[in-house]
Amino acid sequence: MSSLSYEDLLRKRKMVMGELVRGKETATQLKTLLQKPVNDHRSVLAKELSVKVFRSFTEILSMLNYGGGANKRSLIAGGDLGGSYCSGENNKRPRVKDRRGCYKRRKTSDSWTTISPAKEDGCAWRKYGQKIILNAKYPRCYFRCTHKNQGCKATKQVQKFKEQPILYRTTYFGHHTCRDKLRTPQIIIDTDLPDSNIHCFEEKSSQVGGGSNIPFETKEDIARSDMSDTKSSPDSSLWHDMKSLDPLMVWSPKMKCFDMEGFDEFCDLDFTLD
DNA sequence: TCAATTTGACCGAC
DNA sequence: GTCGGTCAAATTGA
Repeated sequence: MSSLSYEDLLRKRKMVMGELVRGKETATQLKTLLQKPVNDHRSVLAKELSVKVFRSFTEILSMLNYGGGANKRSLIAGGDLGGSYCSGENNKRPRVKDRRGCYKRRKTSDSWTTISPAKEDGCAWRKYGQKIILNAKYPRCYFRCTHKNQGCKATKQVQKFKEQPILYRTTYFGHHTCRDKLRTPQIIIDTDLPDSNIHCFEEKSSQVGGGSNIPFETKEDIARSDMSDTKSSPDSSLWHDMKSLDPLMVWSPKMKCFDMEGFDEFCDLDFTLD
């Protein structure tokens, strides 16, 4: 456990706030830019700005990480995924052919949720179940890592939105421990930064509570924001660029990301995608 | 033939 | 008793 002094916390808070302000300013510039007519120069500039925004929040994540993966659980609702499967030492009944139901329901765990128009996230998953969920229009699908036989315990649940069926809500549990977790490398190279800032986002996200849920906009910002921007002038090329920057994050034209606490409020928001 | 998916059953948590 | 997470047999498809 790390113990930061009050002064350390204040200093860290100041740094985070500074970086947040910087990120917001860049995002504002980006928003202004997107309101201008499309041309090559604008696209280049927009890319640069989006990278800056991304960098800002990566910095914030690094700051919040309090200096090491050992502390990552301090940033999330604690708990463990380990109990999800039947452990060998808890065999009250003899091992029989039918071991169905040999599990424990997941309570709290190392989990995070994303919303995306795509089901794919670059990882190899195998579907192992599907359930009709109460009051849900669409069934929930259950996936586990293809490399479970290598001891990888990563799982995820995917469910379509009731109101926005083109969007999928994906909840991840646990992290990939298999080396071959991605079909294609998901590496972001920021040429403006020193070598140490070559980001493999999956790795980064693992450091910060497993969450890649960086609040690009606060809930209040989202609520205040003018949704008509996205409706009237979606920049599909930029959207594609940003999405390709980090397919593991929550990217949507309006909602770049969200945190889980605001999830239900997010679900109630009326946002429209093209 | 084998890997992936589907689907009904099982059972712990609530 | 209900719901949700998982198992595993059956099915499908490459």
